[in-house]
Amino acid sequence: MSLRFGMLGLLCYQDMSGYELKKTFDTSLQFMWNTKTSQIYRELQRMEEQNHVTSSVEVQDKKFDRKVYSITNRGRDAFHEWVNKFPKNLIAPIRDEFIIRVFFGEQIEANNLTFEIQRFKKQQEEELETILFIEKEAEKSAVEERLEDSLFYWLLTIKRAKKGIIAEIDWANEALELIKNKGREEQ
Amino acid sequence: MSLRFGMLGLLCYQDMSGYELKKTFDTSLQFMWNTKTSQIYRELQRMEEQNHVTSSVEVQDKKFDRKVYSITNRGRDAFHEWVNKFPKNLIAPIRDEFIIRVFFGEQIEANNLTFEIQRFKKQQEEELETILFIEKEAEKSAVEERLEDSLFYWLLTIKRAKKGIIAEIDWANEALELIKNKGREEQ
DNA sequence: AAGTTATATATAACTTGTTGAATATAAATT
DNA sequence: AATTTATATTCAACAAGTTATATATAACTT
Repeated sequence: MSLRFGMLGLLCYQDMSGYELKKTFDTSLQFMWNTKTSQIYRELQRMEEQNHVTSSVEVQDKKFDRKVYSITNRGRDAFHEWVNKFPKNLIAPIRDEFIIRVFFGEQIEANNLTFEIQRFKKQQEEELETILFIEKEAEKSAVEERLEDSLFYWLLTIKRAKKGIIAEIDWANEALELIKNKGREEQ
Repeated sequence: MSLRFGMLGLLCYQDMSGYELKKTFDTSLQFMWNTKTSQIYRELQRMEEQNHVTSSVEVQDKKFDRKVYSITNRGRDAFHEWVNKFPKNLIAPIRDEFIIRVFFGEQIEANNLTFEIQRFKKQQEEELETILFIEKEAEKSAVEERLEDSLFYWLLTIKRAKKGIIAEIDWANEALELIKNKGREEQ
């Protein structure tokens, strides 16, 4: 259900098509909820069936028609209820196939693990750059669209994402060091 | 597929029933891959169909029969291939409904957000205790079952989990402070 | 003695998420 | 001029994950 409410939350800011919703997801909720475009479209259909949103087709000359979705009062109520009612367990379920492989590390060929942890570290560093970019964008759009009240909360979530990534990079450095020393001892 | 390979990895250590597999998951892979018992049983069926495991029913007097699964050579090969072939993208997808709510924080009633972040912090602190317990258990069973080679990698993943949790607690403290100050300014 | 909780096993129904493909235009590149 | 890439929309098939339920014994609590 969280996908639905993430979408409803974004539709509170403004009306959007499925495509725009996906793009907005990618520059805001991306680091708290992953989703594929196909899932967005399917969910929009269901949301329309359940009157959480309405759609209107906007005819554009030469281009595709845009199907633009608006949140309904019913949708707003449902969102408001959801956002105020937190689940019992606040720790997010984890599904991380990288670290499972590390767990079974004695079955990984010697240099392969080092190589993959280095790659992991690089990807986390890139992710940090992405977050920094998103932070700037958030600040810009808060001013442009008069969403200064929202910005405070956006920045809270960005701060958390940053800390998480820094912890990953920190771990990767320590892990690489430990593996190097282990190799040395075993000579 | 990662669930399957997590299960195969554990079955490399020893034969187990579905119930035991779930319990082992909960004290080892729990903080990298969540799963429900029902999923374990269904996956075992499929794994048997595809000859990654075989089962034999162990009759016990008075108690339920135990259906004990063993990894096959085919299963071992499949696992070995999987554990050595890392995915292109090493960053795990995230699905965290707690932090989405924080993102839309201006729609949360005043004291509710503070209350929920405090609850989040407490749950993370408990999770840290759990990890510490798992760490001790890992060290114990490594000695008892002569899995000292594995222990090194287990501890790597535990180290990572710890760092992640500490980052969460750290964020929660900062967030609570920021929210307190924000409230003060707005008076 | 009765009720509850933990252990132990498993299936069915449902919901959610992923993969891959189909369709079509505009803009950029070779 | 032809090809590729980006924009834009959607659906069908499949895989994975969740919820609810059923069964049964042992151990513990009231």
